[in-house]
Amino acid sequence: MKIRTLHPWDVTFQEAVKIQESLQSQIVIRKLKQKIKLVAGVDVSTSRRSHAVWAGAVVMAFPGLMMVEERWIRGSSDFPYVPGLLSFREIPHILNVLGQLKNEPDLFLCDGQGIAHPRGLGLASHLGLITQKPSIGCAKTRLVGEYAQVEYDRGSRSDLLYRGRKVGMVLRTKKGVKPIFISPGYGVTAGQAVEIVLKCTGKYRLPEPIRKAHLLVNRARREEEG
DNA sequence: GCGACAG
DNA sequence: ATCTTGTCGC
Repeated sequence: MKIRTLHPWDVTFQEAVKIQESLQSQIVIRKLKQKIKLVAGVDVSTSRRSHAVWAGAVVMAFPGLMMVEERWIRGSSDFPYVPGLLSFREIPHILNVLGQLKNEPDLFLCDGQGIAHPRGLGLASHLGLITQKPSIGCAKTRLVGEYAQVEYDRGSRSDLLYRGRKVGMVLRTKKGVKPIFISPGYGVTAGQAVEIVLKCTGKYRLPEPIRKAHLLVNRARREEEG
């Protein structure tokens, strides 16, 4: 797939914020244009003892969820974790692993936010903009926004509101288990995002492609650093 | 100044 | 995120 170079990654925090502000207007939230046949879950694992990072991508058929391909790579990260600037830490490595894929995904499921972000450009939105692919943010905890408590049953949801705008949904993917924060990243609506995430979950809290990517990078890290 | 804060 | 054993609830 084509990966666009929109800006440098080796930037200061202030420059990163400026980049996000300038890119935000390019985020398009609309109904999917294409049928989704391949979904990719991406995740990054970091080391506590060094700057090493492991990025992974798991491609699965949709909606059947048969495994199609999985790849991982090791890299080195200089940018620290800063709330609101996660993409500057993780996306460079995610792009490297995406470059290894033989199968081009139709949509990305990301561990983090989409437009539910202080400047409307969470990791999922940023990745979708760069790849020009639909993307969905699936975060385990809140970054911004307010919401009403979510009911107990699977499928229950509550709007995530931020500055008077609906930026996502808080979704219960498994009964009695903590809900996750779904926000459209790029090229998909919140309703479709929820629909897709529910089709990718069942037995576990997180969407299967993300969960598989998480296991993949943790396995890789454990094998490499003991 | 204080509290909040994806991974 | 990472570190880290047992334990409580569906």
